[in-house]
Amino acid sequence: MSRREKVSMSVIRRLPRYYRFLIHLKEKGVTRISSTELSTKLGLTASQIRQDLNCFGGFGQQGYGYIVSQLCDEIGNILGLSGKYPTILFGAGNLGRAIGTHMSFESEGFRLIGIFDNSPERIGMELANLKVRDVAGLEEFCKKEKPVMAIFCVPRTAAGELAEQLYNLGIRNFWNFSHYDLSMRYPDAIVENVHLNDSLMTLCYRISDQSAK
Amino acid sequence: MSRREKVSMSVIRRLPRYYRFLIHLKEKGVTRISSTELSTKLGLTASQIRQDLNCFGGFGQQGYGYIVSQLCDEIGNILGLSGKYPTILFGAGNLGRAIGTHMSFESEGFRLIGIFDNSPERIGMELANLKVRDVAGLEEFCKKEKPVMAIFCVPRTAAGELAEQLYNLGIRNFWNFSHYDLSMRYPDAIVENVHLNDSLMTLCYRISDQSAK
DNA sequence: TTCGAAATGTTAATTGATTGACAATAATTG
DNA sequence: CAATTATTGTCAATCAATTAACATTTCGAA
Repeated sequence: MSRREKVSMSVIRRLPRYYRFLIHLKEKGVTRISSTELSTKLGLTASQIRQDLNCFGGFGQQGYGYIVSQLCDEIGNILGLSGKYPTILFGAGNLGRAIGTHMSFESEGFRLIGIFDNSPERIGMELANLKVRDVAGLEEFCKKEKPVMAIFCVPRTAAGELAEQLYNLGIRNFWNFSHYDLSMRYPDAIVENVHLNDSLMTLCYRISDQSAK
Repeated sequence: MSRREKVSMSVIRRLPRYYRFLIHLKEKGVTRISSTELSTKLGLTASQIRQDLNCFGGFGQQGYGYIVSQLCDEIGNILGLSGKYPTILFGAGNLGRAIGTHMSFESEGFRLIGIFDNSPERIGMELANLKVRDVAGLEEFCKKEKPVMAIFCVPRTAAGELAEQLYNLGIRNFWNFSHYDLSMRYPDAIVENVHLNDSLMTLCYRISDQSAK
């Protein structure tokens, strides 16, 4: 593995899609696939797929194609899905509950070990096989359990203070659903933003733009 | 307005960010801002911001900058946020409930007019000031209320059939949280995907990659 | 009212991403 | 076992996006 120098974000963002599709193929019992076939199924060019995969190594066989199960495993490895990063979730409101219960963290490289909130009526609540904890006990918890990733499902107003506290406790990885701008404040942090509002506005633009024609 | 020929997705995806930040400035009482100042606050280059804005028109004044409230309104208009597209949501599970209650559709160009599910224990449930309806009544509802956008918070297995039904009922705009690939099947549809699993895997890659160094 | 500073809009240069082309190679067929 | 076909890996060419440069305009101060 690892001819990788610096793989571009564009490539990385396509990997999960390849992975998902390969899992799907494996389940269907397909054992072999070519870049051309992949390209038609995924709506990409064969060239792009080969180029993408070759950022990480030559997984195919010339004249033959790719072996589904092998390629699938390779991509899973590249994505690091077997590492179980201990993770804590903040905010047990609607969004936090959805994320906590809806996501299969275990199969995507993470392990949810704690959920925190500061509202009395949520603390103690059962969620994703965990009891929602009081943020007051955060420091103690972190020193003991050593989480490395934090999920932000809190309002923007709460995010700033929380981010600082977590940063000071050594956490550098964030899955951020709030509109608080973590990457500006902590340049050495790894931040993946999910801005649902932005996504919706983008859609709104495209609909408006389409109907303007 | 509208020197726009074909604005690239890269630009469009930055617009909501500009918009949010301008709202924020407006609330703070800032009346005027330069591209340079915007660029440092948002972590972009001033050049890019000017280039982006000039896809839509010259909103600034040379030697002076941009008037916050005016620019904010302009971008809101470009995004089409004042249009209230009637929207229906599918799936009243954890994710559907979160999206239904958490999002402020009204300020982002949409109006949620119906929520559908097919599970008896969810039908009738109150959610976002609406009663969850049985999917069985979908056709009738659509003929009467004429929704133009559908939100997919259903499992992949349910998405295919539903998509076909909605497409036949004339719906062409989708906010898709499922892993069903709408854009492959319906090339004339406008689809905005939110793939939370992919987002999480991407983050996993970056964490693994970082710690490999 | 004139001058200098500041900042835009726009064109050019650069960098990055995608696509195309093809030689090299492996599997398969006759 | 040789010939044919399929398909990769990779290099080159194209296309797209970002950054840099600068002429032009406006504001504000002297």
